[in-house]
Amino acid sequence: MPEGHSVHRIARQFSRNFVGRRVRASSPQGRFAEGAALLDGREPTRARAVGKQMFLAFEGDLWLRVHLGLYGAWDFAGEILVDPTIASANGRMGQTNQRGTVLDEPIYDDAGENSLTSIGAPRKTRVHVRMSEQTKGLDEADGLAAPDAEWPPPVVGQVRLRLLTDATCADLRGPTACVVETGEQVQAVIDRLGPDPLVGDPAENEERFVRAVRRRNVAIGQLLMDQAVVSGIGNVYRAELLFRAGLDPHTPGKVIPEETLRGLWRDWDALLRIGVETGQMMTMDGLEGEAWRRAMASRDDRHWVYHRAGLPCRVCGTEIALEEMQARKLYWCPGCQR
DNA sequence: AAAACATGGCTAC
DNA sequence: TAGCCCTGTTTTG
Repeated sequence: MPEGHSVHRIARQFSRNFVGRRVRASSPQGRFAEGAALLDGREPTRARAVGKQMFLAFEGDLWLRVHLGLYGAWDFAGEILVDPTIASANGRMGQTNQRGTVLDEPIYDDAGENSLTSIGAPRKTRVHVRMSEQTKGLDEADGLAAPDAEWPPPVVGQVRLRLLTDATCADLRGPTACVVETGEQVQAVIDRLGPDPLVGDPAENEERFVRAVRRRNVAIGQLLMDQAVVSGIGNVYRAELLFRAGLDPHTPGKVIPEETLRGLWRDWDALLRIGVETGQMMTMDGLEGEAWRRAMASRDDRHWVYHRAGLPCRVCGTEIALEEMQARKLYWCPGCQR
C-alpha cells in the first residue's frame, strides 16, 4: 500500500481534476451502489488527506471517505492535470491543451506506485489515457493508451467506484473502506488519528507526537505503526525511520529521549514531503548521480533496511535482521540501531 | 497452474 | 493472536 505519501498525492489529483466539476458516480461492481447513487450528479468541493485516509467533499455535506488498505488503488484516465511540483520532480512539464489549461503529460513509470495514473498498491499500471493533440507521441511510451481510446474507458475488473467528469475518470478498486459520511462523521474519524505532518500546525503536531510516544510503554516499532500516535506511516517508512534514527525498534516509547523523538518527527516530516513530491518512498535522500538514478529506478536500491533481510547493512555491514512485530515484517540493523 | 506474498486494518476470540 | 477482506504480482512446482 500506499503509505501516507500516496494518499496526499491522490488528494491532490482530486483537487486538480475533480473539484468544481460535476461528476457521475457509479459502482460498476455493485458493492457501492447506494453510496454512488448519493454522490451521483454532485460537485466535489474539496479533497483532503489525513494519514492514510482520503476525504472528498461534495455539495450538501456529503463526504466520500476512502482507505485503500493493502490492495486498494485509484486508476486515473483521461485528461490528467498534474501538480507542477510533481511534474517537475519527475522531469516532465506541462503543455497547453485546447481549454487553455495546463495539461501535463501523464507520468508513467513501471513501478506503478509512482505513476500518477495509478496510485495505490504496486501493480502494473493500466493507463487508459485519452490522448489529446498535445500529448501525441506519448502513445509510444509503455502502457499508454492509443489516441483513439474509448471514452469513457471500459471497466476492467472489479471497480468499486467510478467517478467521471466530462474529462477525467477515476476508478477505485479493492479499498478497505469506501463510505459516504457527513462532515461530522469525517471529523470524528480525523479526531481519532494521530498528527500528519502535512495537516495542521507543525509545532502542535510535533508536541502531540512526542507526548503520545512518551506516554506509552510500548515498542517504538509498534507505536510508529499506530495511526492514533502518528498517521501515515506504514511498514516501509517505519523500518526506514528507525534506521535513520539509529533506534532499536524494541525501545519502549517512554524511555526515548525527547530530543530523539523530535528528530524522529522531523525526519518523518521530511521523508513524507519527499514521498509526496517524487511519488516514491525514497528513504535514502541526499543521493547523487548514479546512486540517485538507481534508487529512483529500483525499489531495491531505495532503502536502508526495508526488504534487505540477510544482506549486509549499507553502513556497518551487519546482517539486516528480520522479525515479526505485530504480524508485520520488521527489518532493522542490530549493528546501527541500539 | 497454484501458491505465496504485499506498503493495512478490522473483528472475533 | 488468528482470521478475514480485497486485488494483483511474483515465486514456486
